[in-house]
Amino acid sequence: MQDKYQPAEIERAAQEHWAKTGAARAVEDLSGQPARPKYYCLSMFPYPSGKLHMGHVRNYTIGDVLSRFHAMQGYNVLQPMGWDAFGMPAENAALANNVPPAAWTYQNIAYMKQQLKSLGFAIDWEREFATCTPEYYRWEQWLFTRLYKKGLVYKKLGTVNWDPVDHTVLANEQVIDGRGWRSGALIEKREIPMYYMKITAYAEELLAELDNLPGWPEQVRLMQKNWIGKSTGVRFAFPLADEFASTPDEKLWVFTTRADTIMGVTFVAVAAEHPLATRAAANNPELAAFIEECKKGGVAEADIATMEKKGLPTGITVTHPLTGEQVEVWVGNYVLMSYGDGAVMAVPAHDERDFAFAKKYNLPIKQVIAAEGETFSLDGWQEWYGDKTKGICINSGKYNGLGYAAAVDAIAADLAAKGLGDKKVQFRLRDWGISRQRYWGCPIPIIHCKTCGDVPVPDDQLPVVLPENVEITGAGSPLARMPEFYECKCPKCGGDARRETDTMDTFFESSWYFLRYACPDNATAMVDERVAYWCKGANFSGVDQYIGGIEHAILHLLYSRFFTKLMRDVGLIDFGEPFANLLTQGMVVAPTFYRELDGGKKQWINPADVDVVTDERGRPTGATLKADGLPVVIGGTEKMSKSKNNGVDPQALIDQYGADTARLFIMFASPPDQSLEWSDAGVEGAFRFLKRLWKTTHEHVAAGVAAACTGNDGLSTAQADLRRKLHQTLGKVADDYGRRKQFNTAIAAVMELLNAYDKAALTDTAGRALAQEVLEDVALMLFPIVPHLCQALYAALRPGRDAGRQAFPKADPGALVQDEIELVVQVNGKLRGSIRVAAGADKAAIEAAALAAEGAVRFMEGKPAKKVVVVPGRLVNIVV
RNA sequence: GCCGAGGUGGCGGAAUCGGUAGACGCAGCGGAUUCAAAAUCCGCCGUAGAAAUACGUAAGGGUUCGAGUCCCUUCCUCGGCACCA
Repeated sequence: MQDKYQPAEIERAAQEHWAKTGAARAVEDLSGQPARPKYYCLSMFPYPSGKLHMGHVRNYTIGDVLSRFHAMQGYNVLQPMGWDAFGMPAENAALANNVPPAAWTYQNIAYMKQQLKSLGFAIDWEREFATCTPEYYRWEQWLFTRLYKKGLVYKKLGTVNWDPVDHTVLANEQVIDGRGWRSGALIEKREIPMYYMKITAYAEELLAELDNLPGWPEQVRLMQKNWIGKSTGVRFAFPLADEFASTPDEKLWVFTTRADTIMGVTFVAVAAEHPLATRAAANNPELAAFIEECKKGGVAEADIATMEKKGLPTGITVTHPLTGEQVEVWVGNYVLMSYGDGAVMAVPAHDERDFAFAKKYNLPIKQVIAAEGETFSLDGWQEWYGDKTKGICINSGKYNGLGYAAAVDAIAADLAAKGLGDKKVQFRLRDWGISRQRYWGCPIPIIHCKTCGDVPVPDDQLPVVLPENVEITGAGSPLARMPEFYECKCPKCGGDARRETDTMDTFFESSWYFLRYACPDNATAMVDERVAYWCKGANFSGVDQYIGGIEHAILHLLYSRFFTKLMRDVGLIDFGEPFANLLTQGMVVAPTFYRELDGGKKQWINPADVDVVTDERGRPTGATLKADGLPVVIGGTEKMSKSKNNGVDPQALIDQYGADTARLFIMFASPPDQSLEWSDAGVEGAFRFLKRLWKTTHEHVAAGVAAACTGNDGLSTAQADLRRKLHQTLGKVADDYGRRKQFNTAIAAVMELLNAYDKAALTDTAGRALAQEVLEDVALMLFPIVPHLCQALYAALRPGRDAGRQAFPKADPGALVQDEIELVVQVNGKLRGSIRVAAGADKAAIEAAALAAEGAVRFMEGKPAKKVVVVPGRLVNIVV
């Protein structure tokens, strides 16, 4: 054993050893009676953006700790890795550097794979794949055609961001303050035909199954529940007066969850794209101009929801279905056409948004709900106006006096009797638009024929291969300019036809990759029996442990759940939930810096290239670019991303200190589910700890290894205390790894143990045996976090043994017993002293001891105890 | 705007079921070692105070013998909002 800790050398040796012994290779046991339980541990695969960032290191270290810990617990572990390889950044790189997206992607994969390997993760690399290869995406094309035939994929108009200068569709991210990121042009909404996945057909199941996912954080289940947004309400119609109707029975449909307030409707608002708005605008130039204005700007809901609410009357009126009164129809920029019927009833007295709108345009406000002890006023909005749980109907004719539920029932019944509406369950969840007018994605396997319509590509013509040598111009899709791609024959009639040139949303690839890891080499089927081996548990299905960023709490995780159900219903698998246990790691965030270029575009600067000036309290006051010393603008603190250029490359850290220090440091910095503001302060401390552990072990080994202690016989009191500490730590660390999945406290516990070890006298024979036991167990306990170092330490302590193949040490109950315990004594809840009592002392004895304690006597000032609270094993509180 | 999460020393964080607030580490300060430095080791380290003690977990209020933890209100930060992944 070397006397100095040399990470580069031991990490190389350990990685060679693991490669040679196939330590991370996962092999299915398909015997039907597996000897070991399986543990499929999956971290979200990375987009190959160029380099790893700290978020990746954090994510994959968590996965590796859990994988290695479970292997030591006797599980057959699968930890795979691959590449979410389709996506926009490859096209952006092509534009910026003139590299083809495919070449750029494969280069990035090669570099990042080498980075992952240098971190020593126990990944089974034989299962690696990139989603941009035809071997992978052919199966999603194959599935797509089946879903198309089942009617679960359909075509309709969807709204996109249109850049009128570049003549291209932009992602929401590429629309900045309403302008195109490259052209600077004002963005418009445009409707184009797109394919949609009918996720709403599964809304009920996606919602209900959330209750059967105890291994998911409550937070994520709640977010998905709210996203799906099941609401029970009433969908009803306002008939149009004859003078406005284009057909005899034309009606304006709306949905509301507050049918009890229907008598308070004072106007109706429709989306700018609503047919009524279009018709009214035909001979109303002012309205036409307003509708044009509504089309300006992007489609992102966050922008629309924060916009100033504006509206204009259409001049059309509709008939209130219950009162028969005429109600004005307005166009509102906050009403979304893609949402329900694209129209809403407005009850300004009992809806905050309607209230603000009515105030602004002087529209009538009619109170129809009253609550006991509350008074209504037109001057300001009060929370109780919109509270469903209190209040009864007033000014509502026959419904007066009814509460929420009774009023809704009565009103729905009356509307139904008139044929003008009924109760309806509605979901907030919308169908998933998957068409992208982009190049670097999976081609949608559809052929458009003038005679046969849309025809799915037959199996024997799959995959539809994405051509890799194309010219990216930033204007429109390159595929639409490639006749050699889109010119084809109709599979049905054999006539000339045109291939679809849109590609799929890249969420498609990530919605099923976890299944493909079980059988990446299968060239004849999407999945096979190995999927059942890795994904079927006794009481649950799916990946045993999934780990990834909280930013995926809704979209990726919901789409994956949806896909699993689709694949089940196509008969590919026999389970419906993809992930049994989910760990959502908090974002690694870092400050952003930028300079504004001509035309308002921002040039994002990496934090590593910036010097920050702070005031005496540590708050940043300014920043300059290292290269030229001139100021840069300080942006917000955001998740590390390529687009904001605030990712911190871990490579410098690995090069300087080694992979183990990087792993230890990121695990020690904070618990996994908490967001982490990046700072490398403290890396030195992690490195110092590893050096100290090496030195301590080296000193022990240099004096000659001993047989490890197996019981308390022959130990001094102080040595027995150390041994108790060791076995308490074993229990704590196993609990932290297994149940709590909180690694910073496990590390802190081992640090404490090592501090106690340093203070103990261990030179006698019993002490040497205890030292051996402590050091062996420390090496095994820390193996999941710093495997290279522990591999070397354990080999020195137990020559010829392989740390990774050892069972995780179990706490010895015999080491934990204690004769006396310390209890805290409080007077009126304030800490006033402590007592030592026998471990088995009864309540009366504890009370007596506490009342006699010096601090208690002093602070009771002779007053009698009114009450004595004894918390076993913790404290005594004397109330006077 | 809506949905979700968070806010504890100079900093990262601990306190797992309502029971000793600040474990563990970083930074800092003092000392040992050294010709000197690095490295290493020992000690101190929430605020005020000489001390006793008082105060202290974003702010304000409440429940409780006891609140960082539970409830209400407010402020701030982060994640998501359907074409970033």
